[in-house]
Amino acid sequence: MIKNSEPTIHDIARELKISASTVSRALNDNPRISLKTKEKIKAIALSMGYRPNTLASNLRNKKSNTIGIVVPLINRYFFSSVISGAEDVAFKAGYNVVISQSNDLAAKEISIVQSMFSNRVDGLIISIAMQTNTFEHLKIFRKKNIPLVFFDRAVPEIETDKIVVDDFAGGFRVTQHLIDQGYQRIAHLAGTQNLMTYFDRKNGYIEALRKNGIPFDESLVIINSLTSEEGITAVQQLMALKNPPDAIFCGNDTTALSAMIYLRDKGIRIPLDIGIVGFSNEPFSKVVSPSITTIAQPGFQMGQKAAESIIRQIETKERTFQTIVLPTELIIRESSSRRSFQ
Amino acid sequence: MIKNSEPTIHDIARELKISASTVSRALNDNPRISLKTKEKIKAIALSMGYRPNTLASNLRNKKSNTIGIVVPLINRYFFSSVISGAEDVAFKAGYNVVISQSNDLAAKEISIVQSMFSNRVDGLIISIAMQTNTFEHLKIFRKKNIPLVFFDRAVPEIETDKIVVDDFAGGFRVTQHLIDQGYQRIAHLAGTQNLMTYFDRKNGYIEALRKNGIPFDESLVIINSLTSEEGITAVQQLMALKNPPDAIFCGNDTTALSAMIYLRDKGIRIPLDIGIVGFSNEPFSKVVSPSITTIAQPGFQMGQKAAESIIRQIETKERTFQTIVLPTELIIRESSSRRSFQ
DNA sequence: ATAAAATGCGCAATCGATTGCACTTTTATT
DNA sequence: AATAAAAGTGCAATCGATTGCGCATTTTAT
Repeated sequence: MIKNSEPTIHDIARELKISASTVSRALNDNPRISLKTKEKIKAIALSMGYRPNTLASNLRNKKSNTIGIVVPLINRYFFSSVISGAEDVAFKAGYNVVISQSNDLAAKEISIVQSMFSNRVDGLIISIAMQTNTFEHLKIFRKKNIPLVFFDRAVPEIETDKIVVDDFAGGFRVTQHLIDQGYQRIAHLAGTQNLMTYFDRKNGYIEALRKNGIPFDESLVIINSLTSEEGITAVQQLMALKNPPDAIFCGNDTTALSAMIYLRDKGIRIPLDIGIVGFSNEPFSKVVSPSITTIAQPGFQMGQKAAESIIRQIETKERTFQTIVLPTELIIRESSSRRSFQ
Repeated sequence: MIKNSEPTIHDIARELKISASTVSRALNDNPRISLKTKEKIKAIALSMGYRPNTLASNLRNKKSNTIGIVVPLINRYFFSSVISGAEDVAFKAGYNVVISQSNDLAAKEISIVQSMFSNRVDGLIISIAMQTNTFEHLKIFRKKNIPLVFFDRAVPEIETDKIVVDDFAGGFRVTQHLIDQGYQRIAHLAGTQNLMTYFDRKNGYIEALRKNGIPFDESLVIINSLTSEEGITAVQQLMALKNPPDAIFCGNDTTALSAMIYLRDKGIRIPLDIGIVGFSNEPFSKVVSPSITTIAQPGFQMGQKAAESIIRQIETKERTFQTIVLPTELIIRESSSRRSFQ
């Protein structure tokens, strides 16, 4: 920060031979200050290039007007959509938004969250990192009654507002769709099971198998970090089985894409030999060939709901919480449309 | 922010019957405080759940240890890569990073930049919005000697560190490549010409035509916002020409993709009938069919350089500036490889 | 003309952390 | 033992904005 002196309200006060409190009140449109005085003050402030020091006012007010958003990865389309939705609502309500990314690392998340606390954010909107399995750094928000909202990846043991997607129904519908397409051995690439999102998707998958009288086979479920690389490793493992799957329900579009590329390079036809379904509807899923069947999550809307919830917590003292479950949409494309080929 | 009382250094001081200044010094490992006193203080702080109020210390120190990053759009892979690179360097150097997006709107950018100023960021890293054509909100940073670094989209009239990509060379190489592939009427979808990035790419394109003795035809250059929708509109316009192009150099991969989809749906063969080249190497460009020839920009590295520059400005009083030009890489894929087909 | 109400403004304290300088205690040197 | 130096700590001011309460002046009502 600049070490030269920045004009303060005291400089304005001195110029007009009035008190600093009058300057402050005028700049904040306090009705107790006359219009004449106010306009003189604002004119001097403008000509001096005065800029309020938000640090000072925030310290005095014990309120920063700032909402923190922590996402696992900024470059994931879903998370950037949530950010845009949240930011839209927050900005319109007069809040600043500061965004940080945890890179899906627990330690980074802890550091970020503590920094946001120290900077006295008015509230925190967070989707936890994949590696996070202890929550003291978040429990402190609840303990000190600081507004906290989880989105997508929530923490069951912390009671607060949660905006989630119906992952169970998503997993169920994907699996049902694959069954309807005549696939008989459906594998599932699941993310880490300490995240409810991946746990619920898997449970939906298992329930759909059960409902259709298909026995659940443990070897058809692979749990990993859902990166491109691990997607390939998982597919290799599945195809090496004595009885390989004829469909794969991937936990995200990234692994669906890399699975598809790998299989296509092996001469396996999609969707004839193997059906592929992803999750999250990344923009590329519509345009690759074959286009990927996926579950669309309403990212922007989720962000909006999260911002509305956090603002409600901030502006009211209400401490009744709700979990908002947003519906998912199954988007059927080429990668799983085997019956359309026959 | 919580209205219940949060422990302060005064609470710790009172508990140990010492002064608050000793508490502050102990918590900051000041050598003037004995180890015995320090450990007693830290133990009480821990048991009280004391958290420093960064607002207060930042106000006192006139230093926030925070770097602001403003990008046009978070969900653009290039920008999120830059953020990751910058954040990596900044985090390791002990700086907090706050990120905001302008949504490519001038007014939003002004509001964000002013808010960052009021929050007394130690420095600002920014890529300006497409609509930005006046720069008073940024000139104030130079005027007050607050560290400022432009990346990708720089402002020529503001003298400071700039980390840019060699857009001229990028445009030139794309065009040369298309010429080498035997394309003879090359169109260019250019972004707004008040951004140097798009201006330079167009100039590179024009220079390559000139070098190869191909006359420049104004009707083959379309200037728009480079959205998917405007990409389609532009391609419609080009194909309606009396003498339509046989190649299109698009200002980004997004318009390249939408142009390609549109043309494919019209039965036009890529790259046989028309070659397509994008810019920015979005992740999808490798996997779509046909894969898109594009220019790769080193986003992560750019972010790292930007962070190194801003930190140098912050930590030294040095005010000699440089423009770092990072090379681009032409990545030849299917969409422009006509000779490979013959 | 007088009293009451409204308007406009200033003083001083607050917010929570940091730090210069002075003072006291402890340790080292003569 | 006396003196000087080093170590350890506290007081008070600072940072810049906000605001409760009191006071003075102006306006309105009687």
